[in-house]
Amino acid sequence: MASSPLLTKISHPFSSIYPTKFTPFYLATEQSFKFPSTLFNFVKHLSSNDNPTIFHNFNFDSFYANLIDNSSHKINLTQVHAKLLLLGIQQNGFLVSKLVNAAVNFGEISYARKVFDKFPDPDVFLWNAIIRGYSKYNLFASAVEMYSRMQVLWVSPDGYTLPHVLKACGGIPSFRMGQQVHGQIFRLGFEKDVFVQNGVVAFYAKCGKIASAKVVFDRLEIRNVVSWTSMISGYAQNGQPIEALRVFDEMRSTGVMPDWIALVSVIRAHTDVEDLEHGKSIHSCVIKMGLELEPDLLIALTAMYAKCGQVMVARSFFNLVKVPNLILWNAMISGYAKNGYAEEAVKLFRDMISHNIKTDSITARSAVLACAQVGSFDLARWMDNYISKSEHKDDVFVNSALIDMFAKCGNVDMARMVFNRTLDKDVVVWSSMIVGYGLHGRGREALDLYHLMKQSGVSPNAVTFLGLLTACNHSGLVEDGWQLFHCMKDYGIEPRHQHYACLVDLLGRSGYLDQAYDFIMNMPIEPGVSVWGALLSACKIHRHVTLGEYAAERLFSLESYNTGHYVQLSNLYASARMWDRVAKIRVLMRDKGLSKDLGYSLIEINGKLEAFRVGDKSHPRSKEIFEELESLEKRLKQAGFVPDRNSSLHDLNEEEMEETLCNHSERLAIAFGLISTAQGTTLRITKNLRACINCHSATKLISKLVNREIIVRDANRFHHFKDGVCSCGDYW
DNA sequence: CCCTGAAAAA
Repeated sequence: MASSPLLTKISHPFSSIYPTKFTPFYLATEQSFKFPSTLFNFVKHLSSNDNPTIFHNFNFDSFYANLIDNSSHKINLTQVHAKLLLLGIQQNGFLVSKLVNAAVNFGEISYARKVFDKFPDPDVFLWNAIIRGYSKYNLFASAVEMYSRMQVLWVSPDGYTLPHVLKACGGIPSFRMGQQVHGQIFRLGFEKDVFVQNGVVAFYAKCGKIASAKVVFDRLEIRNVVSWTSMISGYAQNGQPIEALRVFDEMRSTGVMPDWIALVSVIRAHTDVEDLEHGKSIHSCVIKMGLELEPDLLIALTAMYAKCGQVMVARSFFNLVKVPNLILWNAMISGYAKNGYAEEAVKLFRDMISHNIKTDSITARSAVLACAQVGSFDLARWMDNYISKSEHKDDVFVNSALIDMFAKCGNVDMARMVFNRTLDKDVVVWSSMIVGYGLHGRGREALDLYHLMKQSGVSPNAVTFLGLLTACNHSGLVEDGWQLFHCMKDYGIEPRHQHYACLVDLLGRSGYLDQAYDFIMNMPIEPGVSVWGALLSACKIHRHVTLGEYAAERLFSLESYNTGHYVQLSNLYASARMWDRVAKIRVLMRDKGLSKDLGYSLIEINGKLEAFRVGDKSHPRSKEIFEELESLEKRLKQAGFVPDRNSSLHDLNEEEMEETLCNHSERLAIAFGLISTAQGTTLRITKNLRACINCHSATKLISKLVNREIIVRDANRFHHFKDGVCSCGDYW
């Protein structure tokens, strides 16, 4: 590169003597610098006035270019910049561009801008450098702004400008602006430039115009790995992971080798479809290519294994990452939360906080989701307290999760408090609250909220209706539920499986089993597990054996290995006292190698969750617990409680019953709760299965006898036992 | 001289 005229003029007086003293430094500029710090001492030397250093045959451009390239910090750049200003050569466009690019690479974008602003008449190189800087750090609006300024000054973009601008347009995303740029690209004749065209493909994909992206892609004569990757990730971003994988195969068949970014994109597609089998083959591909330590691939693999339920494997990748970033933390936390590893998710979240790692709303939301699963009210309060003091307190995503969390932790009134303090209530916030009321059998309040929601101008969506229908169901509001179901079409919402299942439940509750059957037969979509399951449950309650058997058959054909369906059918037989068939089901289950799920109950005492299984004697206070249990049993009998003998076999999914007293896990939890808390304290119990009929009626009576509110979260819903009645109205 | 592309959750 030729020196600028200015530089030539300045370098002229230096061209006589070769300074022996600096020979090694000078030679170093010709090669690559290994010791930048020595160099900077040299620069300081150059700058001091009392030491007019004179060089022979010195090329300033390459000397400073090397200096910038080997700078390891912003401070170094500042020194170089100062030197350039001192020498009066700050108008050397080549060196200033280099300086700006170097500053950008250090993430010093505002410094880069300062250097840029000092330059009076930027050329295309300098414009590219600053636009690249803004684009690289996702400051898309600034990138676009600089681009338009550049055009006002009649500087024509080149093949390097356009990809950055396109990235910015896709990042905002601004379809209109990107289209204008595309028009320019056409006018300027960049249709053969693969870099520019790749940018166009990615831009359309980011704007959701995957068809346009494909048109551009198909017209490309030369496609490199980036072109392919842009298409693959484009499909993945637009919810078409299968298509993404197809494009990947096509790429392989045309002999293009994937690089690590292509692999990241393809892993993301596998993550979306939760296809671990094929995902593993990509994993082996990663290993074959020797890329298994690439940090971003480790992140992608962590996310994939985490989302597919292999949290242990995911964790091993997580541990391999030297410098974990937010995305990695989020992938791991959400993976734990999603797969039921709630404690691990919460622990990791707390790790983040204690290590002062910045969280975002996704981290917070995942952690809240995990708390909802744990079901601990104390933990829920801790989380709420943390969020309300954090920057996420006004985030609607986080707040809707908090509402859901409190509802699931048994305190719908706290959920309402979060709801009330959420300023911008979107449909998700309203729906979460409605679902919460529904879970707790507070159907009236759910309906009231629905009317408020409509008044405030928020339109309901499918989830809102699901919550409403569930609420009607759990509160026995049959008429309202029926009407709401028919309201859905007014909002243009197609009922899904869950909505139909609610209606079947609703009809079943009132004993309209034949109508429920007709309703199923007239469904416009194929009835699935939830619908048949609802019918079977209704048949169990109303002891309709033939219809129940039919429903069970459908269920077995849909999910032949789901234990729950066999248990439900067996319960139906038991309720109809058909013991031989109950026995048959047991044999059938044994032959299929199915065993019933083990029942357990959790109770939280002083912030600590205590778990009980049936007849559990492992607790340190076991003796006291059983004494309390015995005394409870005595008081129940005195109050006239007669256990249903049939129901001792009624629920196969319940733990076996012992001769003398019921020791089901929730009774143990209740007994422990009674002896561990002060008079009148509400007991909160979580159970993994549905409540058994005996325990349900016993708990009702216990709530009256000991004058306590007992809240039980079973597999499906909440039961609030108080003064001898349950909020579920004995239908669950 | 400058070089594109992706990644978390409802």
